[in-house]
Amino acid sequence: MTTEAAARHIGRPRSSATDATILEAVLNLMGDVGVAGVTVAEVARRAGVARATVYLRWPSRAALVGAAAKAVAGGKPFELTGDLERDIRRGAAFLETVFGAPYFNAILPELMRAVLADPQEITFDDLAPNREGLATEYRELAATQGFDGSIEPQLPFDLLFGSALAHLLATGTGPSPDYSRQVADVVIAGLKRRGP
Amino acid sequence: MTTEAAARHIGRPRSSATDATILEAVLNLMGDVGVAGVTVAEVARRAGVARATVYLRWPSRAALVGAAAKAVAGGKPFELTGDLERDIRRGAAFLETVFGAPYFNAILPELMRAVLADPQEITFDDLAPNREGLATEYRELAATQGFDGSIEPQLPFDLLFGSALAHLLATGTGPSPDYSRQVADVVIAGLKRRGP
Amino acid sequence: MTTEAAARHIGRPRSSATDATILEAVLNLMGDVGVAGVTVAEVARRAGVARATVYLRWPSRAALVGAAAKAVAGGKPFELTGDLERDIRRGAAFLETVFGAPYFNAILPELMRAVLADPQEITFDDLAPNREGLATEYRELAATQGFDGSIEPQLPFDLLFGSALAHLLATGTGPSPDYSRQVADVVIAGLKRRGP
Amino acid sequence: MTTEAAARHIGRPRSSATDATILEAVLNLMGDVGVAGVTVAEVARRAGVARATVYLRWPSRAALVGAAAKAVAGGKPFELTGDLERDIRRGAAFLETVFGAPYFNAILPELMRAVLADPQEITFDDLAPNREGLATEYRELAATQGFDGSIEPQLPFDLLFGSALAHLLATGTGPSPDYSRQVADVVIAGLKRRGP
DNA sequence: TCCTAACCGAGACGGTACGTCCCGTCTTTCA
DNA sequence: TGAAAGACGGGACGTACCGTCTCGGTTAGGA
Repeated sequence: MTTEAAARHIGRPRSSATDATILEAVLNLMGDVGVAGVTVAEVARRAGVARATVYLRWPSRAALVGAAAKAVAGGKPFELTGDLERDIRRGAAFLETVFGAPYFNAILPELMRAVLADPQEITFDDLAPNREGLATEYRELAATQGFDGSIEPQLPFDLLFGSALAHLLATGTGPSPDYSRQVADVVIAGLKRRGP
Repeated sequence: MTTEAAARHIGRPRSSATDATILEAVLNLMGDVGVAGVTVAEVARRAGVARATVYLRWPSRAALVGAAAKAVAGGKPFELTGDLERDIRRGAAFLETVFGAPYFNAILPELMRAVLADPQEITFDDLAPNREGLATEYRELAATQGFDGSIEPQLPFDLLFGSALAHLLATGTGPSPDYSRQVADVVIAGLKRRGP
Repeated sequence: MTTEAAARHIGRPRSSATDATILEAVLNLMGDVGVAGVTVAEVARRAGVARATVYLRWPSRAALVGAAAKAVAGGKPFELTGDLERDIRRGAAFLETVFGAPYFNAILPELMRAVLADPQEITFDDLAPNREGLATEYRELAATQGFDGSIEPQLPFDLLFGSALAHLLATGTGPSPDYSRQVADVVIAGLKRRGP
Repeated sequence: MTTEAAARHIGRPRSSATDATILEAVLNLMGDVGVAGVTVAEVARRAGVARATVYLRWPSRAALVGAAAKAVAGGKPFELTGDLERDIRRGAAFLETVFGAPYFNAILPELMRAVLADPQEITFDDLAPNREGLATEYRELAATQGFDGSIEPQLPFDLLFGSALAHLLATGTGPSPDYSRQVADVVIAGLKRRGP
């Protein structure tokens, strides 16, 4: 949990490196044996660290796994340009990348669990900040760019994200470029206000 | 677990009622304490059954939880009528029901884990048999009913299912009727062949 | 277990051969895996019999094992001739045979347990009827055959039996002929009235 | 179990008090419910210790029970003085004490099992170190102290030990002082070299 | 010869203990 | 002081047996 903003100093680089080493070990292990197979002892072993050292940084196995999942999935929104059609296409392409990442389908159930947990451990916006970003853009720009303004503004993102997820569940792999393009086509066509 | 085509048994036959009692206990427990809180001992206690009896039917806690999840989520496809537009609308409404079911968001991560597990414990088609049903229908009827036949035939279902899932993740509850209707509208509009 | 005075039965009588088959299986198994390793299921398997069949004859595992132990160890006293010296030598030789029997050291701890159990399951006299036989003889004949009549009459047997037992415990095998002879010599010499 | 020569440990050292507490709990329990009634869970409960802590020290229930039995029965040889007749009398008196100890007849079958087990869990010399001690003494001193040097040197101890054991088995209690004295008398008389 | 109680194989079932594994905390030694 | 090592309390897991119980089917008398 050492903030990366501590990097400024030459004083104590070791501690923050350990964080990363541990999280990486978690991800490796998750890929090898699944979330359920991740044990603190094995994580420590792979990171070359004592079990106690892990507990100095995260209070529990769940927090550790959550942090690893968040590290791999969060914080990388695609850029919004102000052109809705373009942004929807970029979004589809971006999700294609995310869903195709290594570890991703090992981590996904853990992310779901954390998002749906009671109390919630991660918000969906932590994972997919652009849901709100795209919604805001849609709310503001739909009318002026020929889109149907009466539509729930989060819906475009949900269609993109959800179809990628459904594809992953059904086939075991993320969406193909072709599939992503078709999704974007259908979503855009479906949202465009029909002719005069 | 007890096959209804109960082939000539020797020995005392399994009580088929017990299967259901146990699964029900799992679901109750899942609702009370979450998937992680489910223990075989407590399941057995609630079902009024010995722990060993549970293990006669399912080889591990994971299999038991998976079976319970499957029992609550699977096997209930919506009926396909042959009218694509109608079936898409029915699908959206059906998913609204499924995603709004009690236990559902406690069970969902478990289902995802089982589907994405290696080896796969449940197939997505076990859970959502209509993905293929609707795909087949779309493949055969799209052209004659004014839909774009060049589209990946599973895509309509993925858009419906995925948006509901995204909505659940983002808001914590299943899609509202209004949201479902809008999804169906957009998907249908997006798939219809444009032009003169 | 089947009383041969088979009280007026109606229905199919128990096969008395089965009793023996089962006990033999117990002894075999005891030899192979020790008393602790004897399970009713394995006994039944080796006897080619259903587990329930075993329980029709003996009420518990303990009773079964006890019966097997008793069957192998009991009921074979050596003959008393009325000549004390001769009988002591015969006793030593007899014990040499008993302690050298196959199974014997697998069964011995079980016999001890049964004898020392509270409540007692077998009496020592069941196992070694000659302890009292020889004591009676000693009590009656010691004086007239030159033995010390003030000695506890069970002591001769205890010395014979006990030394054989100690030898078994220390070396893992029953007493050798030579050892037995020496024991008899020492006991006889020790008991003989000294002096003119 | 904790070696007193505690080689430079890293990590938290085992509490040596815990060893004793656990063994004491085993002995108490053995006295209350017999060897068969000893469960690791109940031992741990009585010792105020986690079940896993017991398994850190002994690999199985059998080993634990064996260790407790050994602790109560072994390691307390009587002192040898170099005077054979005196040592035989002391030995008889010592065995009288040992066989009269509380728990002893609950523990005895367990000891026999451990000694006769394959592989052997305890050697007889662990329990009765003076068998060899007295044998050595006899071998060296018999001739000079008027004893028969052609006798198997372990035989004196076997006669003492064995008769006490036989007495316990037959009567349920250890040898009385009178019985012990008679045993010593007979053994000594039996071993003495007869006159010219 | 047929009836019928008992036998017998097979295996489900309620229990209980085992030995293993892991968690999160703690106590020690070493650098 | 922090990290390594590992003991410890706690608790769930999956396995193995026990002794009981139901099944289906067989078998040896007595009527």
